[in-house]
Amino acid sequence: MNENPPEPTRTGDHLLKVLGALNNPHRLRIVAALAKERNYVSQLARETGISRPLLHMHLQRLEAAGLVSGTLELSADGKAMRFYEVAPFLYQLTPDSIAQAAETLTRTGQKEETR
Amino acid sequence: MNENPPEPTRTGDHLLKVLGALNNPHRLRIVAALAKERNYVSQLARETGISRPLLHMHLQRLEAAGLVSGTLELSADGKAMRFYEVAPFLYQLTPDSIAQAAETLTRTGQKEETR
DNA sequence: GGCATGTGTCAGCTTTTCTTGACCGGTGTC
DNA sequence: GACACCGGTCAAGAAAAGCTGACACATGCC
Repeated sequence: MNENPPEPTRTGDHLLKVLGALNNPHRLRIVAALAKERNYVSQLARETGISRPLLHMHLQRLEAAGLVSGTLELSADGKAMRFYEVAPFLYQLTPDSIAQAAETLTRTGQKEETR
Repeated sequence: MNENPPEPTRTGDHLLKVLGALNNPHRLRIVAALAKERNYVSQLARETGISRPLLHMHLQRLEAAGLVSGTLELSADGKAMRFYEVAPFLYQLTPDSIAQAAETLTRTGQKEETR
């Protein structure tokens, strides 16, 4: 009788999160950059030309959708660096897959708590 | 030879349009409803519980992305009705496909004319 | 004339998203 | 002490998206 599943449900609501995470040119480029090689925040900011605060927000959005994942590591000289890499995701967008996902939509269009 | 393709490019910019079109619970439900059967605006508004002006806006967004298409028809009693149906689309979202699409992105994040 | 149905559009508001420029903390080297 | 680099967060504004209530047009039926 567990009413709230421990996993992110992987259906309508989750699909919306993914779509929202990818619906931005900057975030597409971030995913593209991380698909080629894992990178840490400051370096990624330089390469993409995005400011640190902004990049941080975008990475949060991508990570919340499960598209990328970050790990805090220590470099040789003792600096704390957060490395990000893409998750091996795969989503198919077709009328049928959307019709199926729409059945498990809980949101009417209003916000909802992530946790 | 031909530097500017006559079609909507079908790449980064177009993918963004599709993602933006699907990034909304109402629009997912609209696509789902139209996937089951074609329908006209007022009837669709009743079934989905969306107001006419709002539904009109959502349909425009979906049609602009090429996910649905509308046709103006005349009913038996002479009423002009706009019927919508889904287009048979298929989009794969993977890190690689996104990396590929990101290369053809023209937008930095700013708006651009549709034509 | 009413009323019902269908279509579309407009102004104006609320909410969300995006973005920037500060700040804060830390470590290490000169 | 400077400065470099790394990390993060905050407030506040600008821009985009979402939504509503009018209003317009049309037709057909009582």
